[in-house]
Amino acid sequence: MARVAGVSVATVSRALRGLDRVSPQTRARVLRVAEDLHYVASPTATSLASGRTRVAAVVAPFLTRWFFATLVSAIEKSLRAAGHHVLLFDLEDDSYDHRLPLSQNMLWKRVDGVITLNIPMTSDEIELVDRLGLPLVAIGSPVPGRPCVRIDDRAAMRTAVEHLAGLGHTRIGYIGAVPQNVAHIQTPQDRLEAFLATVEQQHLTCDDGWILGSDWTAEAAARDSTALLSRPDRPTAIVAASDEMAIGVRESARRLGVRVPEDLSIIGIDDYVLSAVLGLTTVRQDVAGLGHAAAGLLLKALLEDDRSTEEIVLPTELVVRESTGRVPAAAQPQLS
Amino acid sequence: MARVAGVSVATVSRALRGLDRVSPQTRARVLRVAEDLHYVASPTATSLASGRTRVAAVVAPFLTRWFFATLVSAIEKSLRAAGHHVLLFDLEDDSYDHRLPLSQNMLWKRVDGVITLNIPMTSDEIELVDRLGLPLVAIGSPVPGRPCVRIDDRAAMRTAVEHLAGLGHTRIGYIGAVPQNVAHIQTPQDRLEAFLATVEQQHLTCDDGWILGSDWTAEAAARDSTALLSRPDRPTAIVAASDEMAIGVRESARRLGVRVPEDLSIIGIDDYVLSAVLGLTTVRQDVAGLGHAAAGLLLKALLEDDRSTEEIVLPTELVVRESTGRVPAAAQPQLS
DNA sequence: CTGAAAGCGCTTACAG
DNA sequence: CTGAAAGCGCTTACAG
Repeated sequence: MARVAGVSVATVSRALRGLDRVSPQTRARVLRVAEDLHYVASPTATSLASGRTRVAAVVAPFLTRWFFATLVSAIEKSLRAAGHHVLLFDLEDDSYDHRLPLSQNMLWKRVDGVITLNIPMTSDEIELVDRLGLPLVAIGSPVPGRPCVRIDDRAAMRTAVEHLAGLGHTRIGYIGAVPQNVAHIQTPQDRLEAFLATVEQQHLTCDDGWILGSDWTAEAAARDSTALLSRPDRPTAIVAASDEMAIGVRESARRLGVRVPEDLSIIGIDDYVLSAVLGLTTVRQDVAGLGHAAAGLLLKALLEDDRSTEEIVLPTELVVRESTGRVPAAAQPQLS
Repeated sequence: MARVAGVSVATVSRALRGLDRVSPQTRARVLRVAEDLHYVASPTATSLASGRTRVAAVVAPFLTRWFFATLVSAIEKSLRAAGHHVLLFDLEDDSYDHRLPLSQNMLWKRVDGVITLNIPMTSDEIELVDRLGLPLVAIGSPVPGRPCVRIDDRAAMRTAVEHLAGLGHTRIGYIGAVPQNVAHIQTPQDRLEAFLATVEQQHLTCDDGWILGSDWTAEAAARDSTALLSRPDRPTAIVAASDEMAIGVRESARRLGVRVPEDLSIIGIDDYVLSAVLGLTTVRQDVAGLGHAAAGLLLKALLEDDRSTEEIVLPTELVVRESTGRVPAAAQPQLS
């Protein structure tokens, strides 16, 4: 390449990367030759010489769920627009309550930075990333001393419960209590705590038996909610900690002949891809926005060496559709 | 590292990679020192010296849809189990009818091979991959001269139509006709052609107006099917080319008061993640299986230099749930 | 503005 | 079985 252009490899390197100290004519010639030869600098040699790979690790607890796929898609686009690439890690393991650990082999000299998607890091993993000197941005579950992008899970849940209270509901059930397999994740904890706090603050009723565990899939939610919905003294509204579970509950109601929203109101959180078409009331979060924000933070650390501990909290928004309505007359509190 | 272990770098390299010609004692010492020092060979230096990166590019037309996320997840796990990593490319572009092209910058000296997920390659892209000498495995949309993993889309569609015919349906509509934005993809073509062929062969009726286009989302399918379902002379069954569209049609029916399956049968293809809980009859494909098979094929090319043009066709399976039933009595053909 | 040279951290013949 | 040396293809001071 240098030989064809009649210059040194150093000049080729400078010309192609747009550095100073190259004459316009020389640069033009180098660029033309590069074009003719389909020349692209070897990223592996560049990485070895420069110490930077222009690759970021994106680490997900699993990928097949909409929330994570949407994050990854947004991150990939943001990073690639800035000339970076995504090395993807799906840490899902065979058993539900265990994920693969982040290892040095995944990161060392392979990536310049890391974005974690709702991954509660172990102390070993934090120490590893520290030792490797890698910038890291967390989405969702925060990592101490690192920038984080998230929504306010408590506020989102409060919005959901208050929406139901505003419709006159006083007897409210909950699905999505912290299950085994996500006991280490922050979101389920926060949402349940905020639910209970809001119920108490608004003087609503939620019996112990109305709080259901679930593995956060629609399928499990349908199964796990059947017993509760069959009871004559069931609540008049259900809050699902995610839209996928809300869809499961709605389906369970349909099978039992419980009309939504006439007999039962259901609200979720997320604004899942199918929520609009299914008419599900929800508290929307901008999942792609979380991804773009996280990518932006990582790029700032990478390109500007900005090691701030910034926290970005994206807003959520109540979206009222057809799965919630006024409390059934028969269930209204008696005026005394 | 070599200094601490008291051997040459060549010996370290051989010991760590498990090559011959290293004495057991030396190997043990090297391994112990490596452990102590958290030593992991720099993949960038290894790649430069060896010419192999142990990274595969996974190229998707978009990522947020369940089908693609499931494929990526399966591929990532298979490849990582074999010591390889995944560089992910989401080719979705701003406009629906256009995707980003595969470029030399994405592949050259960056990956050892490529897996395409339902990507119809342009001749430029095929030439690029040829020029770079990269093995490639296609999922879905085949690439000439390359191994491919797919289902038999025509057979799957035939199964769906025959299921309806077996229930007595003779008036059958279709949603998922090849839309602008996927005109270059094989699957929609194959499914529609097989639908029409089976309808003719089984002497069924499908008016021109019963074949609906759609962008293959539930939302669009709900919207696009409303007019047809409102007509008094509507078909008694709808075949959706994907489960996501089937869900949209089912929702559209619900809003119109058309009962499923009493008034209208609906069948999809895929066995989407929500299909079971929603009780949707479908023709299942093993999406994760496609991903694992493709990863296996690529690894064979990478590790054993096996450049066969093998084609793997995975079976599909009718899964009867609650969205299909016998043709309504009023719509049964008159016995004459 | 340009080039010669060292160096990034490995692998791979080649000697021994 | 082990080591010295060249080479992978760049970037980066250092001279000029």
